[in-house]
Amino acid sequence: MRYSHKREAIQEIVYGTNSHPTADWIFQKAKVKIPNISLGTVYRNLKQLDDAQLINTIYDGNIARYDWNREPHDHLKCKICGDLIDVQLFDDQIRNTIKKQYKFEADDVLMTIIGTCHKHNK
Amino acid sequence: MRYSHKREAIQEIVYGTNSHPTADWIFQKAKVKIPNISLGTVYRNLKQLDDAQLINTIYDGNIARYDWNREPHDHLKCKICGDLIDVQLFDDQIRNTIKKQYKFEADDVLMTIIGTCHKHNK
DNA sequence: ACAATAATAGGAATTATTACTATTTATAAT
DNA sequence: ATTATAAATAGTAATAATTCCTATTATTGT
Repeated sequence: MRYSHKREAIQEIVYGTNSHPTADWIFQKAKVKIPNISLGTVYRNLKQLDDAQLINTIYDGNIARYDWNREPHDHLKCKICGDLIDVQLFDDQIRNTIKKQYKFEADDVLMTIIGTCHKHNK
Repeated sequence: MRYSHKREAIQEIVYGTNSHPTADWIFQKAKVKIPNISLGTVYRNLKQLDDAQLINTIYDGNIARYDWNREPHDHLKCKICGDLIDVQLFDDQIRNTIKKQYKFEADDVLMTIIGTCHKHNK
């Protein structure tokens, strides 16, 4: 993967937030620094960064979000404000137990808890 | 929700398969019985059935799939053939513990294990 | 049977994403 | 430093999944 100024900028944007941004959010941020960047470039580079294991892609309903956090972790999704919150629900040992429980070569455990976050307490 | 012949047919199709079908798959099946049904009708009714808790919507990457199984359960997703397999990874007690672990009013736990199913053994 | 209104077909619109192509850019070899 | 190469890009078209819109049709309470 050859160096590219734009890919570096895209990576910095993803690494600079905990908000699990969408491609379009990243595109808007990138345009501030690089006005002529195109959305296709954002998508292409996000895919390359994911392939290179430099970021993670998570699917939130039917929209892709991107996460700098490559440690195994889970998400709390607030059904009111849509926020995704990182949590570590299981330690690695429990994750491995899950992986061995079925006749299935497991690579990854994806878990999302749907509910209401503390910002919306009565 | 007023009775409709088409909604009933759509519900029967979802209830008649374990394949977690997509809206388009359901549309193709429905057309055999009701040639003039439209895709919009399929989407609208799937949404109504979901709202009425008669079916579940699950997101597989960025495509919606529909499931008659409303019991809490998890999915194994094969990265080779794309199959989704129902499994019960945790009993309700453990699910409830998970829900209470964070300052978060949890409604539902969604878990998908990504990997390779038994059909692809060397 | 009739009125009220939910449901529908058919197509247009929207949203997220990928594909295409001529041009630009990084970089390795000269 | 110059040049050749192939990767990266902008801009736009295309695609896929889904939602929206409107005139018509069907269900149901009276």
